[in-house]
Amino acid sequence: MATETVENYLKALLTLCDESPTGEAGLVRLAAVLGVTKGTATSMIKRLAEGKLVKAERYGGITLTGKGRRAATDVLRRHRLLETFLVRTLKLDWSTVHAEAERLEHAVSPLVIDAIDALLGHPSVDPHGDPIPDKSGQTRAASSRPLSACAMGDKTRLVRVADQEGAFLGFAARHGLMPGVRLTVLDADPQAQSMLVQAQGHDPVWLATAAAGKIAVEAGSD
Amino acid sequence: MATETVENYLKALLTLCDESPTGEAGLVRLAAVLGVTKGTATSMIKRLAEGKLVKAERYGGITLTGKGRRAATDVLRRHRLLETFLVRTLKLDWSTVHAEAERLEHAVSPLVIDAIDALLGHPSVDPHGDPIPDKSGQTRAASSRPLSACAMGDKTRLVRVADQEGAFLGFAARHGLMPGVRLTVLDADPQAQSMLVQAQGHDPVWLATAAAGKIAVEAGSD
DNA sequence: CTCTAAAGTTTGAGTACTCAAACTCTTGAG
DNA sequence: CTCAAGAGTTTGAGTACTCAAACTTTAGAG
Ligand SMILES: [Mn+2]
Ligand SMILES: [Mn+2]
Ligand SMILES: [Mn+2]
Ligand SMILES: [Mn+2]
Repeated sequence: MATETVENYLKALLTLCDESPTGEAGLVRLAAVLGVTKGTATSMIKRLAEGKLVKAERYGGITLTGKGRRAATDVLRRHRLLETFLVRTLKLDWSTVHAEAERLEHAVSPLVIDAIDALLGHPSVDPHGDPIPDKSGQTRAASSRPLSACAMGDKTRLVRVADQEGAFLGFAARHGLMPGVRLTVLDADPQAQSMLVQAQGHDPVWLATAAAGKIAVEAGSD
Repeated sequence: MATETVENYLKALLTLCDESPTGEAGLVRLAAVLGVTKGTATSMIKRLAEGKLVKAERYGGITLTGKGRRAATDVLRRHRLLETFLVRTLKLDWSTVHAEAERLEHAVSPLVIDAIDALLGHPSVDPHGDPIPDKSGQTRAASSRPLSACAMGDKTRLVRVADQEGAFLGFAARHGLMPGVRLTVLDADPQAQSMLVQAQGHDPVWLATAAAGKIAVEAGSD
């Protein structure tokens, strides 16, 4: 089994590679995500390459191998199942569970994670709307678009909040901006780069485009 | 916070000190429990002493300080609450939960352990009958005596199985030897150092005195 | 009281991870 | 086409933990 540190590097690489248009991750970005210096990241990448978990040539981009991607997906599955468990079973606030899962994901055995998966009824998304990979590593990603791309008058449904910071999640929850809620764009001012959105049953709130970009809504709605 | 390694040393020391008549733990025993060499244990004890977690003079016995005992009790509380949770909520087998809790005990925050404690209704004993320290570190130990001290004809109740090995726990469970069960000593042969015990609703089984010594029963019963 | 076996210590080395700081390579703005 | 800024690398050092093996101290059997 990989160490806790290696698992964290792999999970970060999975996100970075999948976000990147080239499919490759960069060292400086990786180091920033993990909170280490770039020298530290360089030597770890070298070790991951020796273990055939990543492919990386000198001064070139980093990609996960099949083995590395599989291991990373496993960590991500544990992370998201744990978040779901902490919210649904232990009633923790969704703005705190990310940090908890960040540690627990390295301590749960397959036995425990399977039991949690069964207890929750094999959920397909976590409390933030992120898809949970299944046991075989497959992810069924619901198609979506950023709320910031919506126009005035649009009615849609929130599917995902793509920010793990407790502060943003707390703000979002206070305004009802959680996965599943019906959403109406009451106003959108391109000059002010702001939009007024209302979650069903809550008061409307002004969001900057940057903030609205962190919220994903259903793809095919008017 | 102490590292995972330090927490394991403290928990082992708590058990060793409390088992010892002098209240002091020995290095060789400690090293054996933790699966390290005695040289390794020596240097760790030196570091724990620097951190005021233990008191140990050269070539003398090791005792936990108040600070060390408190930290150790906290780990033990987490361990036993987790075992209880794994058995009651996740339906894991009681013979497997010790190893799982051994890792999880270092990854759960106070927030999570409090939520688990509440979910379980503040249990006072774990699945093996071991007492769970409360939040303040207090332990209410039920008085008991070893089953090996019982005589033929005794009827009593099992309160604790003092062995964390999966093999012994599996054997015990197969014969109904779990905390709470009514027990009858059908026969006791001092020469053979064996006794025939029956758990209510199960077939009788012959136990050597050594094995019966790992089972604790109610103190004040005939 | 002596002496040796067991308990405890020390030393030197190795792995995993980290940083700071000096360095080299690549790339795109001009 | 050039050359600096940014990306990536290397080096030297430090912390936490570990082992093997040589060593010293203690205590109890005789
Ligand atoms: Mn993590
Ligand atoms: Mn999440
Ligand atoms: Mn442990
Ligand atoms: Mn137990």
